[in-house]
Amino acid sequence: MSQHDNTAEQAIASVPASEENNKSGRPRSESSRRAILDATRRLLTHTSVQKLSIEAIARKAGVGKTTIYRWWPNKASVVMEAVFSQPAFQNILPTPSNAKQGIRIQIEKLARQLAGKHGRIVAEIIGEAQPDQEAIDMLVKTFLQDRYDALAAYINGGKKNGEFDPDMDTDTAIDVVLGPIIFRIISGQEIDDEFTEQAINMLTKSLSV
Amino acid sequence: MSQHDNTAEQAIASVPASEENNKSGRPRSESSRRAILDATRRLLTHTSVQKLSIEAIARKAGVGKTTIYRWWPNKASVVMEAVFSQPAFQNILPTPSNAKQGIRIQIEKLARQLAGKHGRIVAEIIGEAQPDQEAIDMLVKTFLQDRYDALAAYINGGKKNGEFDPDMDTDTAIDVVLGPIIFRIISGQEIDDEFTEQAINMLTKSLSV
Amino acid sequence: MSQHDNTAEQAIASVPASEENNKSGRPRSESSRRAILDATRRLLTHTSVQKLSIEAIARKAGVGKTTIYRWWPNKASVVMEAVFSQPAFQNILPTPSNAKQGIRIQIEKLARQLAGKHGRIVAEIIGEAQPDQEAIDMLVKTFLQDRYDALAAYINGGKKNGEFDPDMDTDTAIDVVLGPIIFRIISGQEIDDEFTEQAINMLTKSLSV
Amino acid sequence: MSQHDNTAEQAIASVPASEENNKSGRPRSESSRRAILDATRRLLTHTSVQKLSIEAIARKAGVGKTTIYRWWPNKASVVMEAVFSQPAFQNILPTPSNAKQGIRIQIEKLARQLAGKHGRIVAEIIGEAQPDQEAIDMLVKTFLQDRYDALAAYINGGKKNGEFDPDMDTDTAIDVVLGPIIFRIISGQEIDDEFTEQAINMLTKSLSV
DNA sequence: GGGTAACCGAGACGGTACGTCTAGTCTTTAA
DNA sequence: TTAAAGACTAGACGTACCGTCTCGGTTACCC
Repeated sequence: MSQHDNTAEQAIASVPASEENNKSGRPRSESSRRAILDATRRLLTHTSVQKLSIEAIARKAGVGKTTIYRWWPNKASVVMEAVFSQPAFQNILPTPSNAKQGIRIQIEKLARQLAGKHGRIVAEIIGEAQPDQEAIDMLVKTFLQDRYDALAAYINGGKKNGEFDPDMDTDTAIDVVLGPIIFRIISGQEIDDEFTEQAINMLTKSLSV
Repeated sequence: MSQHDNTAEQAIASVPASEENNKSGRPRSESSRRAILDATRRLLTHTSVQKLSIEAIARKAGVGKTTIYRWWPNKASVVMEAVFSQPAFQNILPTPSNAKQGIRIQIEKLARQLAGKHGRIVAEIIGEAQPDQEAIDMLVKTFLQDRYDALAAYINGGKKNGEFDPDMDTDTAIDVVLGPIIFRIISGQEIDDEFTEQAINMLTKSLSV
Repeated sequence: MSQHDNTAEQAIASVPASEENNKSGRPRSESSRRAILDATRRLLTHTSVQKLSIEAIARKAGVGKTTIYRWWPNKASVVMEAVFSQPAFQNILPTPSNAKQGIRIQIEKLARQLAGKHGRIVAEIIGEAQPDQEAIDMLVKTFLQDRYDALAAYINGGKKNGEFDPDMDTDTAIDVVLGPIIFRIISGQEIDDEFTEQAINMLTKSLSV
Repeated sequence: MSQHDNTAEQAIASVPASEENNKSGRPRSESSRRAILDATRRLLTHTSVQKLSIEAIARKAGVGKTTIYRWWPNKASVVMEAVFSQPAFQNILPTPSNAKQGIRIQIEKLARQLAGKHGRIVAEIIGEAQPDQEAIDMLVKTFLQDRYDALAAYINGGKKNGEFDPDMDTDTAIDVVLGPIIFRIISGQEIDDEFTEQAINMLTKSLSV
């Protein structure tokens, strides 16, 4: 499990940890990096992702704009790293259990992550990424991929052990499971326990033989 | 049923047709209105919703910026009216049939509307609306509501005639049905027939008793 | 004589007074124009032309940067209009007198204008204009041309009435007369009465038959 | 006379050749120094002094910015050393002859040096130095001083042997002689033989008794 | 048919942010 | 110790839009 720690940070950071030595010149400032991400998180409590500006982040972080542009290609990347590297967004990984139970746990976890103000921010990140395929890819990589992988494991497990319909396309099934949760926040509604419970029931039914 | 004609246009236009008389002063220019919507549509074939600017629309339409601001509160409104008032986005309405068949028809219609470049534009409209609850409400009103209504009719019908689980919450069920389609375009994937067919099968299963 | 009033302002202003009517759209703000020139003058008492920035002018004048860029092509133009439209830089014009006396008066006037801090600023304007032929042309038009014209009148007069060498090229003669004064400030020296007096003696001698 | 060789280089370089030994640590890299001056000269054929940046020089020379800042206080110094250390700018020194002839030779030489693109560069150097008295001083030291000295020798000689007016202030006389040539390039005009010839005639006349 | 009122286009206004560039400094490793 | 590399804070550049405003004009209705 340890190999998945800090997944988001590593996926976004442009200088992978494994190569960061054996370079000449002044090394990247860890304190600036942290200041930028902290400032971003703090600003996001007051403004939307769209109204957040690189200039404001730089100002708040006490950092030159160039430093941000040197390490992140655009605003979306900074925001994704700032938001998704938070502990609350670390994904839980598949644990040995029956498939239906696993799906339930994954959905509940995601629903909990997207309830409240985090949901708003994620919705705005998704919105911000729309016009740019690269940004969408990064969104998938830093946020959705782990959920995809975990769900795929459970779905494939269920298809093998007879819990789920073996003719079902796994990728489609994942979209069917994730879609309603994401759509809920995208369409401006709250995610509450009642919705979550009902949706889990329907979705597990949809997967069954 | 005729009361649904031109829903999008009427829902967005700030001066309802029924009140546009009995006013003094020069009346709103219909030709300007059309020029603005046409310019918006044409510009959207080349740029994203986010990069589209009110200034560019005004320039292209040969219209003063004030004229746009007078009739639409923001860019999202203009774009929604321009896009959703197109014939391709007029919704089909429930026709008497069994519930499962109705659901299938609705999903197929939506999938067809969102395949290709229209899907990209709708995804960008959804993204653009995220930071503003009012914009999300307008999005629901001009685009989603008709689909909600149609689906609600079928789902409630199915619950009554024994096709669908009567304990199921209709609103949740609608989100479960629409979610995967919308999520598909939001996450940067294409909507093809295979996905649609598979999803319909899963979703009708999820609704069943 | 009246046709020479406010020469500098008219030469620089991009919208000649004679055409400023019969235009559509909001008219140019006279108060902004004045605020920009005032701010420029005030900032020049503290910083050099080179360190002066358009942003600082805009900030100080309470004006958008665009407003400056709309009416002046570059920093040099703003500075020239701000400096040379001051009353102290209005040129004296040829008055009927003998040629030698006229030359003396012109040189004395210029020396007085360039003594003290005005000399520093003019030197910096000249320096700022060097890399750009257009800027040099504007410098000539807004500052030097009047001096050229006045000197030309006296020199040509002197050539006719026998005071000056008739074989002398007038343009060259003007450069010989103006050069030492300008060079004095360019080379970082002060212009004092002793220098002026000596130079006048030498230069009138150089013009004589 | 040999003590004047390479005057410009010695005057600008902060570590005189005579002391560069008897130091501990890694010695100054002669190849870097040359690379910097070469890069500067090459860049000046394409861009103006003002648009030339330390960064561009460092990049072109394959050198760290720090290396430039360690040895030259500012851009003007680098440019002056790069330009004025070229053979074409080595000054000719007074040779025994009559004073008027000496003045003529000095002016002709200077005029030749400032004709063509060298004149543009020198004008830009002068411009660049304006806002900074230290830079002006350095300009005088590396470029003008030799001309001052040579002219002073001839003028003082002429005052003694009766060719020139003995009451004339030598410093003022030098400014009167140099001013027109420098002013000519500063005001964006070309220096051609006709101008030079006419100016020499006028200026020698101005010096005479 | 003259007034009044709201519309229209044009375009200037004060602002904010963009992404790039450079300044001059600082911090590391290699020579 | 100096060199080289390159990251750092700082801040100006010139451009694009925002949403507002101020013009001169136009088109309806109402008295």
